[in-house]
Amino acid sequence: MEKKFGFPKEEHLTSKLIIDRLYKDGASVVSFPLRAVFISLEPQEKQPAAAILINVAKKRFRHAVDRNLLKRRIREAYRLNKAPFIDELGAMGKNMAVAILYIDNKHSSTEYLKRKMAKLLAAIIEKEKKECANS
RNA sequence: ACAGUCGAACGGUCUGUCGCCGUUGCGCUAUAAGCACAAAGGAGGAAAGUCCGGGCAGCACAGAGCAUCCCACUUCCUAACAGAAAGCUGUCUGCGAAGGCAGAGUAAUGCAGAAGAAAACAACCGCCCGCAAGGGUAAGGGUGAGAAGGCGGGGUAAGAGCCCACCAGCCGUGCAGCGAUGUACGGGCUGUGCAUCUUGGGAGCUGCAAGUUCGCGUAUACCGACGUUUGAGAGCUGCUCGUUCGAGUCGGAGGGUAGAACGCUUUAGUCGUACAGCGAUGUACGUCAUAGAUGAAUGACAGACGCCUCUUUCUAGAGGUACAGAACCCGGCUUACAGGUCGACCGUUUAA
Repeated sequence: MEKKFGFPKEEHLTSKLIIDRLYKDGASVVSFPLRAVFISLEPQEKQPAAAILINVAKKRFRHAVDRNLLKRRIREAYRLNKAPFIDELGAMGKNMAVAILYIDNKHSSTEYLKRKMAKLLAAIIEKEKKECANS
C-alpha cells in the first residue's frame, strides 16, 4: 500500500534543466501568501506524478532560521494536502513540476498555510484543465 | 545580606500522531539495483560575521633587481596567527577587586602655519646698560597640543643650568632580572606631534563551485587578425632583466553538457588521571567514536512538566521561555543572546 502522506526525495524537484524551463515558461497561480509556478511534463516511467520545489526568498527573510521554519511549514502543508492533487493528475495522465513560492514578508501559522495550500492545488488543477480544453 | 570585578561552564525535558536524511542489520525479487521492515543516530556556543591563521587540494617555482602588502615593548605557548599566557613602561577611570588606551627607531626631508613677536643661528612688548647709535636678556606678556626641562634658592646691571638642592628626560658604569625594565652612582645640559622614511621579521597565486574518477554529448562548420628561426603567442607573483616552452594562438559567431561517485568526516579529536609549568600549554597512560545534506535532511502539530515575571480568593490564573541553523576541516577574533549555575576576589553594613 502506498503511503498517503509521505514526501520522499523523488518528489523533490532537483533537475536544473527542468527548473530553468519552469521559471521561463511556467504558468502561475496565487493563493496569498503562496504563489505556484508550474509546468506539465511528458509522463515518464518511474517518475512521480508531481515534483515540488519550495522557495522562501532571502530578500524577505534575512535569517536562515526564519526561512527554514517557513519551508518546513509549507512542506507539511503540501504533504498533508497532496493526495487529491495527485489523484487528479493521475486521472488526467499528466506529470507536473511545481515551484511553490512564499510571497509575504510575515510569518504564517501552519493551520493557515494548510487552508491556502488546498486552495492553491485546486487552482492549479482547474487552470490546467482549462488549458487542455483550449488546446 | 546587598552592591560589584574577573574567570569557568550551561543554555530546556518528556509523551503521542504524521514525516525527512544518511548508516547498519535482515528479508524479498533474477545479478546490477530496487522495495519492505527493524534498530541506534541526526545543528551551535556562538553552527553567525567571513576579520585573521593553519591543514588539505590544484597550478606555479634556475636566478637577480626594483616595487607592493602585513607585523612591531619583553619573554613565552602554538601547526600557525593580527590569537593566548605571564610580565614591563606611560597614561586614564574606579574607594577597591579590576579595567580601558598607547608602546621598534628618528639620521634625513616635508607638513603644522589663516594662531603667535618667535616653531630653533629667534627678540614684538617688557626688563637692564647706554646721551644716542647700539648692545645684553627667555624671568613676565598674549598664541598654541608644544615656547628653550620643571620648581625653589643663590647669583646678576637685568637675566640665563651661570651655580646649587630636589624632580623629569638623555648618556655611561655597577647591581637585580632570560628580557622589556628597575635601581644606585657619575656626567654633560635637554622643544612637540604627524607623514614620508629607516631598521628588524614575514608574504607565490587560487580556493572543496579546490581537485580526482566515471557517465552523457558535440563541431571548430563559418568570419577576422598575427605567425612557424625575420618566432605569433604562452609560462615564470606586480614590473624590469633574464630564462624556458613554442606551431599554432587570439577575437567574433555558434554548438554540447550541467548526472553520479570520491574529496567527506578519525581528528593540531573528546573525556579522565598523573607529571612538568605562576600560566597559556606540553608529555605519558587509559577511554570514547559522536551529523554528512547538495534547489540542500535534522521537522510540523498537539499535550504535559520545568524555569522566570505579574496577579491571587493560596492554589490556581495570565504572560514569557533568548540569540540563532552545519555545507571541506581545525585554532582564534568579533558580534547577538531569555534565563539561571559555580569559583576566586573587592566594597559597605550587621552579627560573632
